[in-house]
Amino acid sequence: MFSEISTTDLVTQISRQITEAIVTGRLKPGTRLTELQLSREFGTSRAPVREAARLLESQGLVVFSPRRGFFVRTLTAVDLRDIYELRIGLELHAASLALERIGQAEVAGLERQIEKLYRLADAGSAESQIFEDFAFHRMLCAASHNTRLVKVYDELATEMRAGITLIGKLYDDPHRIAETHEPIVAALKKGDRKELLEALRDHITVAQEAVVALFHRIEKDDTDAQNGPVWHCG
Amino acid sequence: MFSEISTTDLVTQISRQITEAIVTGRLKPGTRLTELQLSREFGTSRAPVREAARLLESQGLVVFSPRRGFFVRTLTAVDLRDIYELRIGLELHAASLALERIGQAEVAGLERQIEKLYRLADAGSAESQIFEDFAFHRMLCAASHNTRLVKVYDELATEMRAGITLIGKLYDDPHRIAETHEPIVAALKKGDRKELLEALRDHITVAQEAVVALFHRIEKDDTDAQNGPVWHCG
DNA sequence: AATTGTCAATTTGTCGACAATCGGCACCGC
DNA sequence: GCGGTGCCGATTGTCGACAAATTGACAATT
Repeated sequence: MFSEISTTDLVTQISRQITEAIVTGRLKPGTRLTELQLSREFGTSRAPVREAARLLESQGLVVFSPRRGFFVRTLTAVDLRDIYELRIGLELHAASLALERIGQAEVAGLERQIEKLYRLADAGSAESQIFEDFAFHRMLCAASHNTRLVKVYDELATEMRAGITLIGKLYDDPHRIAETHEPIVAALKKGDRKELLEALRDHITVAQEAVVALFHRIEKDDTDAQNGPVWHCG
Repeated sequence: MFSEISTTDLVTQISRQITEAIVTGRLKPGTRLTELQLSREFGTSRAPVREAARLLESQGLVVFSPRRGFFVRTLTAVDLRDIYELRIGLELHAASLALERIGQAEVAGLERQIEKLYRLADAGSAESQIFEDFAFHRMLCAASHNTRLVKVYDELATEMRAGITLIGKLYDDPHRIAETHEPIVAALKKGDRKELLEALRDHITVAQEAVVALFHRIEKDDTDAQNGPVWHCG
């Protein structure tokens, strides 16, 4: 009845802020996260920062080295391959379940989301289009009505966002992004499982190949240029 | 050269111990985890306990209510359905990948594991058979050579163990457990994807239906008997 | 008798402090 | 010049303490 008094505790607040900083690229991979610095930044003591950092570690956003501290995780091309590969398994399974459980309102929501993608393509706002793109796929997963699955997908999504932000943009034509979602919803409405799974797999594989290829190039460049990547928090 | 000086930090140690206590049923669902009590139990201060508990929360083993503390999560029948449903998606995807990537040594490992299951069936040690059963499926997932997938599977497995422990035993005939793994490896060796996926899906679905049905009964009993479940840490 | 209000005991949230440890730098012997 | 060694500042690991909040019981009121 009444909405929760949103006294989101300090730890949640801090972990969200750090997450945001990582996925938007403000904190670059490899950056050391010193507890003292973070605690000063947030105006708290070190205890909540430590707890928040540990949370982020379990989500794979930062790595923790005992007695050395926390570092923003550097994703490799192999990591990205694994992440997208896992996403394919997860999202196709979700879609398959959604086929039997999705309601009319949810289908309508997916269609509205596609229109939103078209509008953002016209507006030329690439960053928010990426955001809404993720929202579409999350809605699809949520239509599986399997909360545990959605939770895993959310974690995966933050990792993907972290990877994509490093690249900048994924597609040349923003309208194509919106378009490529149409066949998915079309198959879903038809109730055609085979078509749905194929459309989804194609859609995700395209993204996977683009991201992985770019990461391979980045890694190659990094090793070519002898100086390591210039990762430092600004 | 030298094995790691296993100074696994306190937090990891504590979280492992609590996890073990939960999955073995020593800590029953709904039990409140007071920081002071735990810290006394482990002979530490509250700080490491808090961090460990937050870790467990992100894995879904305990729930956290701000200003109220940590509680051992009570799994519902719906939770178990979701968990096993997700497992099906995850493990079938892993098997599909394994088909293309598994090496001879890994196949041999799976076969040895089945033999171990037979031996444990003869020895009549049900608990360790469950443990080795999980090990088999973990090996199968690991054969996907997708570390991210294995990580998610591990988290899922601890939740499943927590659920199964509450039940006691899952099958009547321990030899059947070992047997039902044979067709999976057989299909894997033949390279027959369709057969592999069907065998796996059947195998997991059997477990899912058994667990979910038992949880439905438990929940029904709990509501029938007006007194709530007697959850207290011994 | 049921509900509300009050209070004490317990527990969480956060903090600052101290010891242990790590990384880097100068120093030393070769 | 170079590799090893010992020191020093910085950072983490852990702790005990205090304020704020919650719980449960008991008394007061309708």
